[in-house]
Amino acid sequence: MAQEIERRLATLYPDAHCELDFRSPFELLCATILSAQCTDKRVNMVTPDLFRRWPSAAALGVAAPEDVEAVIKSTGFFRAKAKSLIGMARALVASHHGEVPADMDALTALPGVGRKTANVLLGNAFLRNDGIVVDTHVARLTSRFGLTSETDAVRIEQALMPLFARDGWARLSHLLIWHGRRVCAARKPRCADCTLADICPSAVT
DNA sequence: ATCCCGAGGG
DNA sequence: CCCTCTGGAT
Repeated sequence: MAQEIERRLATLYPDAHCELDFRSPFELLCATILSAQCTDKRVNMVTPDLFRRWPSAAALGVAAPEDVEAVIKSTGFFRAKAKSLIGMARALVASHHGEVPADMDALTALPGVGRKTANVLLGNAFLRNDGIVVDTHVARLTSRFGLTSETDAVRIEQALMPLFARDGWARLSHLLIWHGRRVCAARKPRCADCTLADICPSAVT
């Protein structure tokens, strides 16, 4: 079942990819922190300004919080995100010579960085295959399919990993996210247009 | 009104 | 387990 889902979505979205703009692991880390409860398009509208003013962890770590808040304001949660960005940058300088570590434990140890953000970094900036990105879209889609019954994102990921091929979890994540956004929407799921409707227990037509 | 590619804190 | 943080889109 799971592999059939992946096969069909891979056909439907042959060019699924990370929609955050970034030129380095540091930029993707910042952009991913900003992406919480916010669309990627809006994140991409503020990151050029953010990275022009503070192009490195060393620069961002000594930024004035109010200045960072002003730049990222439209992404929502701007106070908490500015605090996370600056704290994260300081931790990079203090513990990793200002570089972003390509390591799950080191990433999640950074303030403001959880498992979801770490998986995005590892899969998209470092081309590693540590886990599946579980966001609200993935949780909703897999729940509707009956693949997962958990609510905790980490447990959903653990339930999903054995169901899919071990390689290409980053690509799988994007397939699930794209379909979750475009078709298996939270509010108005477009089951009539869904390539998975015939094998989905929650499909409504 | 409800949701958006979350994480930290109580 | 709950709550909070926040603006924008639909």
